[in-house]
Amino acid sequence: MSDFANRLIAWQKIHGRHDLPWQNTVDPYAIWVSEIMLQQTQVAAVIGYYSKFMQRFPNIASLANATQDEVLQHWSGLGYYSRARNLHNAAVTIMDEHKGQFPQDFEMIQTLSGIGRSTAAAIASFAFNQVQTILDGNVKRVLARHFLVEGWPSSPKVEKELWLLAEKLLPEQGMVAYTQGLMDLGATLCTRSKPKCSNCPLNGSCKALQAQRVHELPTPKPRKSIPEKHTTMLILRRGDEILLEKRPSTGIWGGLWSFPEAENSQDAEAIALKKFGVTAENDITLPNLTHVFTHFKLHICPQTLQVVKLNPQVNQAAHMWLNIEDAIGAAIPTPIRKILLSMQKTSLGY
DNA sequence: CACACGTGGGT
DNA sequence: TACCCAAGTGT
Repeated sequence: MSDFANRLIAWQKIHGRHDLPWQNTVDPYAIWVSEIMLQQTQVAAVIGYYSKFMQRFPNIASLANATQDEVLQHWSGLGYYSRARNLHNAAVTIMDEHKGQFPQDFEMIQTLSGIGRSTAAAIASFAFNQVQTILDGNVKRVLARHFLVEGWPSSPKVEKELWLLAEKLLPEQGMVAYTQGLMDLGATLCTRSKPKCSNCPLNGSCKALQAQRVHELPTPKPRKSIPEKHTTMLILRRGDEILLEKRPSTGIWGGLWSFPEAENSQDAEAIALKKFGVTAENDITLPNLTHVFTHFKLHICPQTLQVVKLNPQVNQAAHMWLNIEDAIGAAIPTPIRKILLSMQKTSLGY
């Protein structure tokens, strides 16, 4: 076994994390859910979601039998909602094609929607003790430093190199501690800023440390400026209820409930009349808000319209009227929740 | 291959 | 503040 693996495993057993909610189990379902939630998401953000999700969907069958809307409801606010849609789809696939048993074959695991090579390796090692390597942000940072690999680690060229490196380092035994150790090291010692190299079990062989270049690695992602977009959101109010509209299954906030949108505030009333057949009058103005995504910035102009007369021809499946409290508990994206919470605090909340 | 896909924490 | 980036995958 490589010295790298030996030192890492020994360190993990003493200094690693052992009490996260998804640890100390070999249930592939419990591990799978955690790995999906943790994709591009920090541990602290996941913990609360994980326990509620597992309570409501304790096994594959309960997840498969749920509606997508309820799954999204439990994902609301966590982001990257395709993860929830894929998780649900994969649960149905496991029920239909694998007799309800999570597959153990490494290639088969990767055919499930939402599970790529790294997530498959995490599940395979934690649940089935298989010798497969993960390659997440933590591992990329650790390897880029330890072996002084230059270039943005997620570029195809560098990533391929890192996969090969990671494979060579794999131990024959102790995969659970090894896999967990890779992530623990990256998350607690080999951090992006202020790495604690003096405590690192691998500091004797770290090339970046020897070259005094730890702070330069990994090479940051080349950044482009993000575009800005504008939208006007129609908040149709009828009594103590507001109208939510289901978004298309693809694109941003796919499958979630949001407010109907208009090009600009001048069109809002016309849209309300044309699209929903309602006569409405301007209501209290809510403050604008800006929501920043990874790839664009969205300026939202919320416009409340009090429904005077409703033509009940609105698409039933794609729309629903809810009071504010129920809407806050629905499968909605974060900015919509912020708007609803601000309404709840004012006279608009009833 | 480059980009879409969310949100919150750290600096 | 503005920017980086997290237990990545799908297209």
